[in-house]
Amino acid sequence: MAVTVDAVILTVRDDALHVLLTRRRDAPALGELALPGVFVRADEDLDDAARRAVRAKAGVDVAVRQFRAFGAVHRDPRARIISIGFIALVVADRLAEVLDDDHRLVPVERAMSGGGSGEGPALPFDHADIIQAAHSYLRADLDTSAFSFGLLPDEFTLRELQKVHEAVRGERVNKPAFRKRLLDSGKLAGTGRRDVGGKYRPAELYRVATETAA
Amino acid sequence: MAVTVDAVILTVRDDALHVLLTRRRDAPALGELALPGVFVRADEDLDDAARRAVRAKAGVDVAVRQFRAFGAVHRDPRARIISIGFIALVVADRLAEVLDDDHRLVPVERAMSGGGSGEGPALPFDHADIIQAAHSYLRADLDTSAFSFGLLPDEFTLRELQKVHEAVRGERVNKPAFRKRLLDSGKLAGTGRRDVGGKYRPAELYRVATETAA
DNA sequence: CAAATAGTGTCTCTAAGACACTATCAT
DNA sequence: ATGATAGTGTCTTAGAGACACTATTTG
Repeated sequence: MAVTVDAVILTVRDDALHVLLTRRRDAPALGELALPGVFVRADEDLDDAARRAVRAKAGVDVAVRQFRAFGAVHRDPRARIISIGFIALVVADRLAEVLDDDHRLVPVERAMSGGGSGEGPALPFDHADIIQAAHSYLRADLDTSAFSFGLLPDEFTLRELQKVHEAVRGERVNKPAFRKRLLDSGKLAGTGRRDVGGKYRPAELYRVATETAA
Repeated sequence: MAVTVDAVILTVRDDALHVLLTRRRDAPALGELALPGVFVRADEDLDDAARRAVRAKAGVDVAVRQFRAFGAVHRDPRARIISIGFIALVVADRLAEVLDDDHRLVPVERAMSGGGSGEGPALPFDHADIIQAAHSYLRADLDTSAFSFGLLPDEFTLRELQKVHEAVRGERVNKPAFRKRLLDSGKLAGTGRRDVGGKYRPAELYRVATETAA
């Protein structure tokens, strides 16, 4: 009975949620795109194993979040392998460097239904189910914790935050209501600074509030 | 690397959420109250293992719901054991028959903080954490699925349903709002019948709506 | 009729969606 | 000044909480 962790590394690119798939270097499904995963070592916590997988495949060291275990008897043809699913959120820019033919960003919509590239074959194992469960978890978690801020850089504008919410939820969000809700939630702390790169009126930059006020 | 499932068997008794703890028959923590659990067999799905554990310890065959995996390296002193946590919901009456000195119902509040009986020692392993996570999961799930109806018999009154919600959430619920919300949700189907046992005005009996209307 | 619970009407308040407006900055 | 985006005010609507009321059944 072996235990692995599978990492669902998510990012927002072109206003759509994408998942990082990597080409398998081992049988089965050798050469196919799949979720990166590692076997859990005997002296390693599950979270540490997930972070190790993310570091190895995406080159970043970020917080991870467990969302479910997958253990159907025949999910892996080799042997009985139980996998714990983890989500890792990364800013798209930080992922761009590692992308190549073996490391591809695929829209979650496509990954869940069809295959990894184009309308190709479906993902191996139960990876499509795992991605679907991860997406569902993240959508529910958007408003209940601060984990989802991992999809943004340290400082961000409210517009960018709204875009992230829209990408994860898959639908438009009402601007005034969104701004009021987030600003009143106490999760955001305004830096004095403004967004410099824009071509028009610069937006206020915010960061995640440090847990201070009581 | 071994994999177990731990079952958090919950029920509502005396308007409070209780968890079923069983006296361990093996080392370590032999003789102490703990969550019932079993090792996952090689040819057995995780859900099936959880149902097997519930059937063995509570004598009932009910739906189970996975909520999280627990895999800290030293959570079990014997060896590296990863446990998948499952919730099972049972009507208190059906549990009454199996209760004895080795099968005790303990309020979740007490089980999470102190020990299994009285203000006794803490639960072994990370079982207090597991119960806390289960409680948290169920509270969040109350309004999003129909799973929580497992805490009630097939037919129930709105008053009983409200009591269940109050027990899980740990706080009073507004009656008119609760009734309107639940009746409008389409999750309930009114049977023509009334509650017979009561001493005063009999209440309408409802059951979970079968997924028909589209 | 008295008691006790079942079920509802009303008022208020909060939050969200729709829409349009004002504010600000780059060019 | 123009254009495009940042940010806000207002109106409406939906839903929850508070409170009190009516309705129904048993004894």
